[in-house]
Amino acid sequence: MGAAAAYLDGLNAEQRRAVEHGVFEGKAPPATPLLIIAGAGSGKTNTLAHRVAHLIVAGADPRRILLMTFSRRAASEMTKRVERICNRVLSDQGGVLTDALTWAGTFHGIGARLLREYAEQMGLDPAFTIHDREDAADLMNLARHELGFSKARSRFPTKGTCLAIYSRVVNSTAPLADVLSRAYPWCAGWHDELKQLFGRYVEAKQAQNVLDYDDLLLYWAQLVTEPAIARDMGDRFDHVMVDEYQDTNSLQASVLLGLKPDGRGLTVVGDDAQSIYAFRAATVRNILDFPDHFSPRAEVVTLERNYRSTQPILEAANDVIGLASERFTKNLWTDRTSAAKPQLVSVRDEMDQARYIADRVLENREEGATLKQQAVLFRTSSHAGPLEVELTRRNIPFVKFGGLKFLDTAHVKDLLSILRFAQNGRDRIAGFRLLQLLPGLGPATAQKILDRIAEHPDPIAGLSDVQAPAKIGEAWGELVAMLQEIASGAGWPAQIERARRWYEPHLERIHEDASMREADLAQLEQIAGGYGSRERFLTELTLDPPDATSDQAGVPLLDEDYLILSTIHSAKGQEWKSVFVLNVVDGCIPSDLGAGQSEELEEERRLLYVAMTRAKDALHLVTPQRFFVHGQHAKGDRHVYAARTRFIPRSVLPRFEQVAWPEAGREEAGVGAVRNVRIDVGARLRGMWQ
DNA sequence: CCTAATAATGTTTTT
DNA sequence: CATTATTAGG
Repeated sequence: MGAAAAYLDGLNAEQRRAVEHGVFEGKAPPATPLLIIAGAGSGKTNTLAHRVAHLIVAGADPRRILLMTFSRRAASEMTKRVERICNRVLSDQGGVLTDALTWAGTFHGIGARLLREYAEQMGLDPAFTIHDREDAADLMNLARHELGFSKARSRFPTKGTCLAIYSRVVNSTAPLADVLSRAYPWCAGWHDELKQLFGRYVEAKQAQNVLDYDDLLLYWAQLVTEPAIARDMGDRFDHVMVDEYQDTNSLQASVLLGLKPDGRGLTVVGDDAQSIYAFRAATVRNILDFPDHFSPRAEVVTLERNYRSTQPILEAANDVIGLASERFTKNLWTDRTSAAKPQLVSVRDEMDQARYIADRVLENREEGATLKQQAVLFRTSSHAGPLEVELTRRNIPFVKFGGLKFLDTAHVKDLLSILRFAQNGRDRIAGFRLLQLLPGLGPATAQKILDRIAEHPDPIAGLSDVQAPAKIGEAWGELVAMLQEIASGAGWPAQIERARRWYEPHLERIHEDASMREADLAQLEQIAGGYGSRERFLTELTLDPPDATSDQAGVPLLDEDYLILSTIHSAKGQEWKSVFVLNVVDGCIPSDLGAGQSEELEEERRLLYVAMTRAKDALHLVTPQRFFVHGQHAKGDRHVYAARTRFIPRSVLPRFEQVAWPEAGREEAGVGAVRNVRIDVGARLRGMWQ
């Protein structure tokens, strides 16, 4: 292969070792599994992409490579890179790899695909629909009501909390009592009720042929406990690779080990210092225990050279993470020297913080950095509020990642419920929502109708037998006709247009601002056209919702320039020339909610570390001194003082350049200069009429 | 049984 | 502030 491997020349020694591990043992997958510990900015994606490409060049069948990433975006990025490398090397055989990596995606996405294939073997109807977070919460709420836990005085946890607890129990494969005492101590008194509630919730899901996010992993994990099925499934893949392994939970680990019990052909990549998904039951133990899980032991390669950040930025980040109670073993280094230390900027309040950032962002753009090369990161979506206002005021386009999505808006959910109900007539959440769109049809009648058609082998067809209350009138017949037409499956994406036509009058009746919402639905229809079938559309949309929202009128076109606003979580794996971090104060980072127990505190520390290591050339940590609190005390807005985050104690301060903004004196100077200016307003006003 | 209006209450991050 | 349970009135 010698000469052909020239494309590996750009890699350093460790990266190369990771890429080449086991590839020369003929075409058989390497017997020893591989763990790549990849520090921030160490070229992880590039290394993994080269490994995949290298395998393919050596003769591996790309259709038999399973590549699991953390997000859909990461998967498509990886696929693109692999294809680029392969096309360069195999230019004479070009086109072979056009749709090569068919099995690249998230754990959940891959799970959904495999579950449909193996559905019948576990008594699951392959036409199942998938509940997103809110649907799942609604179903949980239904069960909560049925069991009478929602009565006034009881202070029973809300539907969202119940679901979060349930989810954590499932994903951590831990007993309910443990989860409660560890993560939800204030709900510990409800142990027995919760247990009962979850039982009811699971029954409801099964009766309705519906899976939630966790089920995609749970069913999959159950499937591979059956040796024959596990072997069959595992044999479909010669290589299994997992990115961001530090953020997988024990359920995902059991899926992986079920597929490849001896570790043959297994590669996992991650960085324990960037583990920030413990709230989702991710456990660092997965990555730490990986090597010894196999015999022979897994090969471990550590990537310590950072290609992203300048040395001062890296030194500051290293100091921050160096204070972690459980110290990580890497020592990141770089040869990108720079004189500029990261800045620790002190501003008066969130308003000034917003102005400071807007100023700096525009300044950077004057100096040649596009808006897209700059990002503002924050712990919680709502922290960006004042900044969004300021940016809008100044006409600076931006796109926000994380937080609310347009999928969560009422009108989009309404329209999707039509499609989902047509897809799966037993999905009560979808049906419940849809039926109540008709004026005069409330929860009680909706339940009754759903109960009636549930007995029918084909619930949607069964709608024909239902007599709605007289006051509903013609609307009932129209709804049924529309649903049955769509359910018959004729014409995709024409179906969505049909649904929209039916929905539009209702939209106008329900919402004041109908025209804006209609634009959203048109956009949804646009998106739908990109999918081959209704089922695919619904599945992909819930597993990978379009995650950017923009308050600007309409989403900026892709080729336009815009500033990136993102939660730190959503910033994972990305990098920008210039990075601003909002609210680097105690109470925000760490969030005052999670600051109680040390485990959670450590995660908050890693969160700051992740934010800092996104920066290539410039890093600004902004600390407002004052916060306005609106809530509780209705006597008017009060403000509260915040201190610099505890993760940057005095000992770490020398790593930063400390700045106050606005600069002292500058304000006075401005006012002073203005004092000398005189203007005859009266004369001008008179002049307007002459 | 539906709807609109009023009162109380609640811990972020995401597939 | 936003969501949600409760209640009054149709």
